[in-house]
Amino acid sequence: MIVSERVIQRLVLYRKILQNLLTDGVTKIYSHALGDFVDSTPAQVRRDIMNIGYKGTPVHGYDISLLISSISDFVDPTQTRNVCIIGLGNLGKAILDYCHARNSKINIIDAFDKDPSKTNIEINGCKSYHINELETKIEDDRIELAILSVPISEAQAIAERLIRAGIKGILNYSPIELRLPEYIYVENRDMMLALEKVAYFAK
Amino acid sequence: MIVSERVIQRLVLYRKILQNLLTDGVTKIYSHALGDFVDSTPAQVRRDIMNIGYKGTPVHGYDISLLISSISDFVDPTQTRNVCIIGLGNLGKAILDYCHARNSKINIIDAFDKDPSKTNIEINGCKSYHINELETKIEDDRIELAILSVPISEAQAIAERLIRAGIKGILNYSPIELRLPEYIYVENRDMMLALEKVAYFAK
DNA sequence: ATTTCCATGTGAATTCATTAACAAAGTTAA
DNA sequence: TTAACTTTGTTAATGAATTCACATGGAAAT
Ligand SMILES: NC(=O)c1ccc[n+]([C@@H]2O[C@H](COP(=O)([O-])OP(=O)(O)OC[C@H]3O[C@@H](n4cnc5c(N)ncnc54)[C@H](O)[C@@H]3O)[C@@H](O)[C@H]2O)c1
Ligand SMILES: NC(=O)c1ccc[n+]([C@@H]2O[C@H](COP(=O)([O-])OP(=O)(O)OC[C@H]3O[C@@H](n4cnc5c(N)ncnc54)[C@H](O)[C@@H]3O)[C@@H](O)[C@H]2O)c1
Repeated sequence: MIVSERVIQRLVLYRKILQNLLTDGVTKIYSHALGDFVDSTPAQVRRDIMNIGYKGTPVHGYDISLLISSISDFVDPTQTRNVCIIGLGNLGKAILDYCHARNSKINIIDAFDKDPSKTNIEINGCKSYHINELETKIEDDRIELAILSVPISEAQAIAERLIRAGIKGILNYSPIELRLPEYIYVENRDMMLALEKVAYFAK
Repeated sequence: MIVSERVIQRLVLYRKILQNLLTDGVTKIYSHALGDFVDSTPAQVRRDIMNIGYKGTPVHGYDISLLISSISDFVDPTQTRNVCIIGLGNLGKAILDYCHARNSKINIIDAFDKDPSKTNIEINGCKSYHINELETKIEDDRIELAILSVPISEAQAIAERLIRAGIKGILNYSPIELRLPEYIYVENRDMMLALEKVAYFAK
């Protein structure tokens, strides 16, 4: 089954909510309750879940831990994927703090910075190296994805190095549109754009 | 003219790109060139621009600075909107560093933290206060929007205080689904979900 | 037992978003 | 001047996403 970007986004969101519910001891959920969490409809939830092949039971709804497994089977890579982060400023550190062990298939294992005071340290199981070592570490550690949180002025050049080193996808926090071959998957995150959207829609 | 969330997101993205082009000295652009920047089509760009009423000229395309003005007239609030940020950890600091003066209509003017070592300082024109002062400052400074970057455990309670204090929209970075009245506009940003999406689509 | 609930799965209908297509009009070149 | 380009604005056509609506079947209640 092939699904759209939208559906994937919702599925990973459902999973996060379901994981939280499970740790709170909730074991079953109905489509309308899950819909409420994400301001969506029961029909939307049921259709999304239909995509991944999992089936709930009428009256009892969905078994949360089975549903989490089904979503994971569907959205997670079969082998683990290694990730690196470039730029250990405030943003990079916040990301590293946050990301340890949220998803066992996606591991941020290496960090890079040009500032020697930020290299050769370990944060949450992620080791930091000088940016000079970028290419060799990416190859040695079989890194496929990168998070970019360097200053704008550096972003394009670093992104090109990443691609040449074999990176397949980039989560980009530098507020610049990277010019890269279109077979590279790039997801841009710009806080200011998000805030502008909130400002437009709030009230 | 009433437009969808999608269109607003693209418009603010166009504006950001156009602003960058303008500072690089570019003054005109065609729909296909703008489309290339965002991996979209000329038809999509033209339709989006149609929504806001601006008209380009055949052969010459769009005048960048006029187009920026038109987008701004359309998406920006008429009066400036004041924003506060709660939680001055790594993430909060990164956001403040980044956000100064990107949009003159949206000003992050107050920050709050419970840690006294982070209060009564000024970062980029934004003053920080103890969280105890939240309600009074929001009222005095006419703050309407909030950015939430506190630990998960605190997020729901703080969000409720924000609503009671009159906040209309929240940009939420705590990885929790806030339970708030539906007339409050909430935009959630979760890095891990974004990374999961990249992992799914990259190659 | 039988009836009454409810919630699911899914095909059909609908709504919404994107793309195609083309007339209109400015520009350039001959 | 006229013809050939080029790019816009916009309507119509297509395509995608969401919602509706209902048959199905398990559980609880009578
Ligand atoms: N998208 C968003 O929502 C968002 C939010 C905040 C910040 N940002 C952006 O993220 C980037 C980082 O923000 P920050 O607050 O962490 O900045 P920062 O200045 O604190 O950190 C940048 C880090 O990158 C390192 N660096 C610089 N050049 C480098 C290079 N060539 N190779 C390797 N490392 C290099 C620096 O040593 C520093 O540690 C900035 O571009 C900022 O604008 C984006
Ligand atoms: N969504 C994302 O992409 C993303 C990325 C990184 C971090 N995060 C999340 O953002 C939050 C903050 O991350 P961080 O790295 O800055 O953490 P941090 O621990 O460095 O900072 C949290 C700050 O909040 C303050 N705080 C705690 N309780 C408070 C309260 N009741 N009132 C006011 N201030 C209070 C603390 O003093 C601290 O300064 C965390 O929940 C983290 O999980 C989200």
